[in-house]
Amino acid sequence: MVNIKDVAKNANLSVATVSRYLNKNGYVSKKSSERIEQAIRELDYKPSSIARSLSKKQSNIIGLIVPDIKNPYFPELARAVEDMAWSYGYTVVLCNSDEQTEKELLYIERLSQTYVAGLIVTTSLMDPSVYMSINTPIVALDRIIDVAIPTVATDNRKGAKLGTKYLLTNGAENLLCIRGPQGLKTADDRLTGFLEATDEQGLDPIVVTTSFDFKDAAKVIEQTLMLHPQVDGIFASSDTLAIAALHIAHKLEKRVPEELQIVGFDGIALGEMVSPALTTVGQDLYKMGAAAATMLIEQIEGKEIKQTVLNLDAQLIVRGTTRKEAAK
Amino acid sequence: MVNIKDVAKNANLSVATVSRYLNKNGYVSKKSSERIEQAIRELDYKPSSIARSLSKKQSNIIGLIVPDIKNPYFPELARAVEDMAWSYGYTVVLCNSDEQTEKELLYIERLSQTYVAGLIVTTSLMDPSVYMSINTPIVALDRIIDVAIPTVATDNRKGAKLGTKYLLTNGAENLLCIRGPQGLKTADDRLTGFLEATDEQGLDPIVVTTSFDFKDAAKVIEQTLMLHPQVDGIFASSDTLAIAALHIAHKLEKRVPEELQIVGFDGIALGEMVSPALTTVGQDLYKMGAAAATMLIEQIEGKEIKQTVLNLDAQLIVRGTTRKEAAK
DNA sequence: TTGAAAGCGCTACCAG
DNA sequence: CTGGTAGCGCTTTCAA
Repeated sequence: MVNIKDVAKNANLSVATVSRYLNKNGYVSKKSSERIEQAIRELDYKPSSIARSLSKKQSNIIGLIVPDIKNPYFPELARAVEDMAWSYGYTVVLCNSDEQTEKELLYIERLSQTYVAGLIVTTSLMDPSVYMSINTPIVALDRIIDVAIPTVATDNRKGAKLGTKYLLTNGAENLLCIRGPQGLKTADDRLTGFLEATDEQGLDPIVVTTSFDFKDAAKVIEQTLMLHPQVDGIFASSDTLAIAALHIAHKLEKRVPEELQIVGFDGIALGEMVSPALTTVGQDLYKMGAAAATMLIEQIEGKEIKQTVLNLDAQLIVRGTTRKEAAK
Repeated sequence: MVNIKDVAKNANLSVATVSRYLNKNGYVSKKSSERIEQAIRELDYKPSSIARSLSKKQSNIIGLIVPDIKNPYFPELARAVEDMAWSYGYTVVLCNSDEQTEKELLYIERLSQTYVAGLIVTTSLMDPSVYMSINTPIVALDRIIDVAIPTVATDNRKGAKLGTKYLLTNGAENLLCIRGPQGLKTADDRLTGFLEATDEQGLDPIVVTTSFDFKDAAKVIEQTLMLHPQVDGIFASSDTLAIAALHIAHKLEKRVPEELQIVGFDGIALGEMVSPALTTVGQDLYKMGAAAATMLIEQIEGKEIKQTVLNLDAQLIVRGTTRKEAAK
């Protein structure tokens, strides 16, 4: 492997000058620059980012911690993060935490042995102090960890209220809310939004809790729907959950949206693929991921951080699991 | 950050001895070991993997190159790779190539600046020589690059034949094959398998080509189905494509599986979520990813490689988009 | 069984 | 504007 020394020799300059050229800091004469460029081309020199990291005590690796990349929500985020990172010359390390605090902790520990430049975390089950205490730039994506930590998230309460109201406007009367795991902030907030909307109408909806696992969810939903056949509107705390509901509706031969309307939350691509396509409260996932990456990189590079919290509004995406807004 | 020198000082030993202890090579007396352990605990010392990489010219980073992590096929692979890597102490860098040779090349170049320990690649659009020439352990996953490169893949021809035959056995007579992009080995092989099955029956099926993009595929399928309403069996080159077909079937109000049967290929989780659930030729994605990672790590660590090519058989997974095997 | 010291490739300070 | 050189933290001879 050719190194900076070889380049220096070839260009008849010192290592220091070449380094200065490479980092575009300090003075290098036009002539020297040309000689260096020439040498680099000739030798096909590639700087070692490891060596650079060691001496700068700073790498260009970003850790992305997600609960499970198989959950269709996260690849969309991951893709955006990766795109952004790539364009800034960073590289992203993928970490699956399985929502386990312990595994996440281990990851953080391992990553910090590598001088990770920063962390993007889509989790909040953990004590905020852990994140605050690690001495690495960090941004929370999707889930808020602490007000002190830069965050990109969606206003879940507001979005849920929006979706629920739409269901109500469309004539649904017996609502069911399928909520995600207890204690998960996003799920809690979405429930709050749902309840706000139903409360306003003086309704008394059913609420069931489930994990995000498709099969678990399907089971819970099936039981609930059997028990409460009058349900004609479902607000699900995620698109996956909504799709599970749709699946069960088919199984129970309930017509969607005629007999049962469903609204999801997230806006994953999958929602367009099912039949009928899913009406949902959609977030701009790509935008979120990209924003988080940008925010992190700005932090890493010590730039003025314009905005430390980005709270996005979700939009209603009307597709096929709700009736056309009828009597209004 | 506490370093090896601090530990050595604290343990009243030399840096060399501590290093030997850390790497479990060379002699270290029982007593010294204990002192070192003690010091490590006391100081909460974490070795710097960057420094280690620099001096060993070897990192613990594995690059995983996929076309697009948003394609639901890849997260399942990625998850397995990551799990395996994690358990061996490696870290995986996620790279999206978008099926673009150029981007892939850039990635490989960038990764090689980091002493990546190895590469797992799910692509084959590129000239094999590129992979052979980079001086890094590599394994091809899902798509075969070259016989000389260790590979984990599925027997696509055989699987496709299996799926098509099943369609035929179940009474489908007018077959349509939705094949993936031309020139993509996996797609080509699956077409071959499909044709073998139809040829045996002296059939003359329709074949259409599409990209893996859902919307593109849906459009192509819709046109085809309008043009050839007699089609009563579809073999799709991937589950995503099959789901697109299912979507269009609903749109055109064709009953599945009564009027139209569909068989996919891949076995992604998504297949179970749609309604009716997708009958498919399934691969054990997790196993594939895990095997690829293991194979790579064995290569990296210079272990005897038991097996350099793993060719798995796909299994028929009968679900709801085909009729129950009737007259047989 | 241990330690001194020479790198690994690059950055950054200081002197010229 | 340029070069010498001391690290960055760790591994690995080579001697002792």
